[in-house]
Amino acid sequence: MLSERQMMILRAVVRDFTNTGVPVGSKALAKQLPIHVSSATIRNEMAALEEQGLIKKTHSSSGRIPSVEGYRYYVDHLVKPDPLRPNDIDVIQSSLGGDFHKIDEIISQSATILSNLTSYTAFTLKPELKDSRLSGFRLVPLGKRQIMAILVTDSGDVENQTFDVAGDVDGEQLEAVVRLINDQLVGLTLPEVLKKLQADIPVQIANYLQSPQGFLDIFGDVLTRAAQERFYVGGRLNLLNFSQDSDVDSLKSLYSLIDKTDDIASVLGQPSDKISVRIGNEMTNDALRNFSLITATYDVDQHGQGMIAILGPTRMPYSRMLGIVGAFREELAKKLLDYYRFYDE
Amino acid sequence: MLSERQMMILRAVVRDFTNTGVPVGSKALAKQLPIHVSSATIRNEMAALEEQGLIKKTHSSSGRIPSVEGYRYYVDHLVKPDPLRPNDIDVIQSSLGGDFHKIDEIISQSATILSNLTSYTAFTLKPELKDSRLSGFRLVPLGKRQIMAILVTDSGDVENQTFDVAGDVDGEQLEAVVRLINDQLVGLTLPEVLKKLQADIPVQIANYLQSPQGFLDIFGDVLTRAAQERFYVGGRLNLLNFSQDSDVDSLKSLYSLIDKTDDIASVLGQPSDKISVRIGNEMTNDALRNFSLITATYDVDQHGQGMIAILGPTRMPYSRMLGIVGAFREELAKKLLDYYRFYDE
DNA sequence: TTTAGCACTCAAACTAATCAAGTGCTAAGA
DNA sequence: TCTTAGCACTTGATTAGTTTGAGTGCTAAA
Repeated sequence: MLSERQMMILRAVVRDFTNTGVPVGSKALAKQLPIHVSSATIRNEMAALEEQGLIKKTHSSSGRIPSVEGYRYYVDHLVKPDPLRPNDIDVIQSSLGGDFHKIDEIISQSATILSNLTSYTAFTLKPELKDSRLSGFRLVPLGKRQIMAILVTDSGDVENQTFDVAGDVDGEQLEAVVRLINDQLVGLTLPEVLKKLQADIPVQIANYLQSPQGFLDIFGDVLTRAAQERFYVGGRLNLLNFSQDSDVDSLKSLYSLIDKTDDIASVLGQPSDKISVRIGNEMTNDALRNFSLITATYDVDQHGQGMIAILGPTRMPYSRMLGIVGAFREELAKKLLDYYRFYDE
Repeated sequence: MLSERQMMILRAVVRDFTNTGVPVGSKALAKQLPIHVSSATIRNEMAALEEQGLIKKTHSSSGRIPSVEGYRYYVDHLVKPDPLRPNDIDVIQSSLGGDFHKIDEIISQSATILSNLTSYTAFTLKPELKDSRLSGFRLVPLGKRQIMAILVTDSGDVENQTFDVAGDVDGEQLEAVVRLINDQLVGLTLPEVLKKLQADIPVQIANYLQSPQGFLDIFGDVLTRAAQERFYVGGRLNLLNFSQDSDVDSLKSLYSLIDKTDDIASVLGQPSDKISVRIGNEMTNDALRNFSLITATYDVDQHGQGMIAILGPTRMPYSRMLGIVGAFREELAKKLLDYYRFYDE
């Protein structure tokens, strides 16, 4: 249990340290705090806070920095999101204001905006229905030996892949295969499709194609890509900013983490309606030891739920970041509603 | 004009320095060289080499390192490409041995292989006919309001883009537009298409579509993407290895360079049949001051000419790198010939 | 032309000294 | 009981001074 004064001090320590990056001492606090107490008093309080594991020293006679638990307490009980700066509002308005022809452009642009506003790395995920279903499949002959496979889901995702085939393309065979897929698989959820693809479909396809394996590979490939959540990343290079001392190896593992869709998904975790902050080693991944992750969902009514996230150093100004994330999620939802309204009605 | 002995010394200096990274002194050379002379003699020769600007000191009493001119002389007159190590051959065989369904997979895989072999950053460009022509265009309706535009060139490049349209999709209008494009534009080179697109096409399209601008934007977009050379990059992260001292800013500008297709293209420069080495500030781009670039073309007979490249620190073991690039360009050409043979005949 | 010898230079590694910021603790005061 | 002035102490950072070792240029003799 913390006293009012202890909370005040903890808040000041976190704010000071996130702003300056320098351990904060009792004297500086005494000068800065709204109440009038001596540095000795503050020292006593700080000793108490340290006792509880909320702050710690970097060496025996240094000032204090927040521990992970201290940040946690701060984020849970003390922080108040900053309102957006006028400048931030301008940036959002002007970057999101234009016309877009695709959902993905809006989402990808959002990642860039978020990374610009924060100067950290940002992730965005477009709104997804919980289980999207296969709504269409096409095979489009392109040239002598080239075919494009296109797969569409009812949430509007499109995946496609071009491949070369040996031997002549037989239009009727293609037709038959497409009809088969559309008859048997459209309307199922993607995992269901995948299951069927391993069971009865190959047998049936064998009626139309001499060598169905190649085709099944392609189809499976496009299918798994469609089933995967697709994150956009903005401000990759910003990770370099806090790499100062940290070695090249950890940077490398960080980047490979970021570039693997599966890994990001597991790090970002399950969506929750609140804005969530995960701090340092609260994330199991070792490469993220010195980072914090702020995630938030956004709702686009019946069009599903999406996600935005910011990855920055543990030592980030949480109040400002929470303000940005909170405001942006709403701006984005609004923009998307407009978009859907325009194209759906 | 260099004497035999001076060449021998220059070669040894470059080899030593590229291997160890430490300035090389007269004593070490005296021990290492095949001829038997004292370190004092070597010192005299080195003074002569320095006189000619081929080597230089890092400070007044240090050993010597090659200057850009020294590397240049070495690469032009002294280096002999190393033969591949058995291990390298294995890597190439196993990574390039499998079956591929697309040219692009082979090319992109090649960038990865090259970066693995060298532990530098590698670029690959697929074989291109000098001026490829538009060979087909499709508009595929996907859902209620979604359309995919597909563009095919006679060199087998495929570009596509999905976009949303307001209002109902009218099948007949689409048909008409596609027919128009195919009638008027197929067979032209891409720059010609682009020119026509700005001149008479819009007028004609206005007959079929109420608001042609949206469509023209999309088509132009896909077109320019198809016209662009598309590089694959392997081993991006390897750039971090030589960043030790170099600051974050220059790293950032390096990465933004690498991620812009246009910029890479301009850096890689015009293809030449020989293997070309550009060293440090021989490239105008300032971010590349401490790097060298090895580029080579490969020919796939009537299927055109492609390019591979390696970007690493100026201080790279040129003999080994030249060996790898030389061998790999041939392996790749062979593999592609096989591929075309399989799908074309 | 080569080479032994020598004085000289400079970065790097190590040592010692000083500084500044901060702490804990004690004892006196409110 | 809480607050605070005072003081001894700790520690990382900075600075200056030393030492070491690799290397150089130059001279003079072979």
